[in-house]
Amino acid sequence: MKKKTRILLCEDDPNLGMLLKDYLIAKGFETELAVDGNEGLKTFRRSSFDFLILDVMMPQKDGFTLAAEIRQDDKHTPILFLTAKSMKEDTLEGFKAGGDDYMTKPFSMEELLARIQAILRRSAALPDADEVVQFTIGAYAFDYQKQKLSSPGFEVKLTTKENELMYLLCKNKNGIMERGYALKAIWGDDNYFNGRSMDVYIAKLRKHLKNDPAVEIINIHGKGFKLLVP
Amino acid sequence: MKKKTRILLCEDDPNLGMLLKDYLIAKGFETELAVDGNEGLKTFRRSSFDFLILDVMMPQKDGFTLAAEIRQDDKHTPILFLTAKSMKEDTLEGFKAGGDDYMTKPFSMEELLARIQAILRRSAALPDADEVVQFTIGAYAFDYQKQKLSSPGFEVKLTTKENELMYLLCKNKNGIMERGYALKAIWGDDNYFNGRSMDVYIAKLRKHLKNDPAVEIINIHGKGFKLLVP
DNA sequence: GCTCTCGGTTAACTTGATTTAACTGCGAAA
DNA sequence: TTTCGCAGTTAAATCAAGTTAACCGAGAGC
Repeated sequence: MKKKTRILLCEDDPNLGMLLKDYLIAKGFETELAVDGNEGLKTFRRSSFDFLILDVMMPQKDGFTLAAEIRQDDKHTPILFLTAKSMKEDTLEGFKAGGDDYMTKPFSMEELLARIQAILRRSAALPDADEVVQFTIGAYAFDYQKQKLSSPGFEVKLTTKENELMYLLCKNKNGIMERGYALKAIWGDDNYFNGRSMDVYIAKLRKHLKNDPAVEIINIHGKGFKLLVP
Repeated sequence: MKKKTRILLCEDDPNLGMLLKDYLIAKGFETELAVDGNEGLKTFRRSSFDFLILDVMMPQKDGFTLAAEIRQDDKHTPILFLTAKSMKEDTLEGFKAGGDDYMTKPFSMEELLARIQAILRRSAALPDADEVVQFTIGAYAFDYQKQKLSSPGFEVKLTTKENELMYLLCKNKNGIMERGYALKAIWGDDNYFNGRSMDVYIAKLRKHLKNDPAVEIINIHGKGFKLLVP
């Protein structure tokens, strides 16, 4: 049985807090509710979470301050801020850094759920930019963090999209990397144009990989791609 | 113990003024209240502050004029304007440059607090000029306080902008330093020209860093830059 | 005051990454 | 074997980043 995703919800309004908590639990998340920033920090340190939802306006300690403190220990757990709509767009922009996102009140619970799932999907499918991940693919070495693909006497710098696509292929090497999954993970949305775009990148990777004839990316019609490696 | 953040509040309505002052003090800020623009300027010159809150509509001297005068001596202390909601959006836009922001009355004190925190956090992205901060980057040593970058048999003095940019890159080494974040932290505003300016500085840093081929600044299209270090 | 230098910005232009679009061909199912 | 949707290719369009040089203003030194 799969482990449930743990969410820390930090919201001072008890009505909204309980409402959201119950909703998230009903949707299959393990959810803990903290009523202010200080309690939030304690709860965060006491346990471990996969996702944080922080209200920006809270007594004692606001959401931004809390986030900054949390980020000292933990660089990666995605944070979603809940803000009043009165806040200016660009004041908030700064807080979208590093996988964080924000949502202006009021919002529907469905919106919230959709946002959580989108963020989780992306952060689960692709490693963080500073994570060291390496693969050996036939005569090639692939370094995700450095965005480089090399074989004896050869090296290319991969673009972001090439890099992410290469990663997904490697993760599923000799197995199927599904089209829809990759499109959602990399482009965020599975549609005609993104599909065409992905094909363009598959072509680029094939070109990069043509040094070693034993390595190839084959298509599984209607399913996705398979990176064949010896 | 950490020094308290000092706020200068300039507001002619005595009721609102005292209310805000008490609230800010309760939230742990050292706060001084000035009742008009002239007094505000005097107070500003007499002491030193980390944050300014200026009412736009004041007798004697309005907030914008005051801000302009203050900006002659001081380029960086963030300013938050309090404005009547009747004011045109686009009149205000002009005053958002350089880390400044505005808030339309009426607002809740929680909102005000959240906004202050948000702005302070952004302006806190860079250490103080006298703080000792050092990084080792491959064969290089970078000293933020001395504004120097050195490698065996080599040393350059960095300009302020180079120095700040280098700091942000180092702080996120092997991870993404986001464009928008850096632009707001260093230039105070994310716009086309500042973006171009930043690119110029990235180029300068790349030149400085070309001694050690293992160190490089790569671009993450649409996101920012990554300082790759072994 | 005048001029020089320096840090920084602006502007125009080049290069690169990504998307869009149109067109081609293959493969699976009827 | 025809048909249709998926995949592959290519080129153009778009937008982001990189380069270079001119420009500008402030402070240093005359």
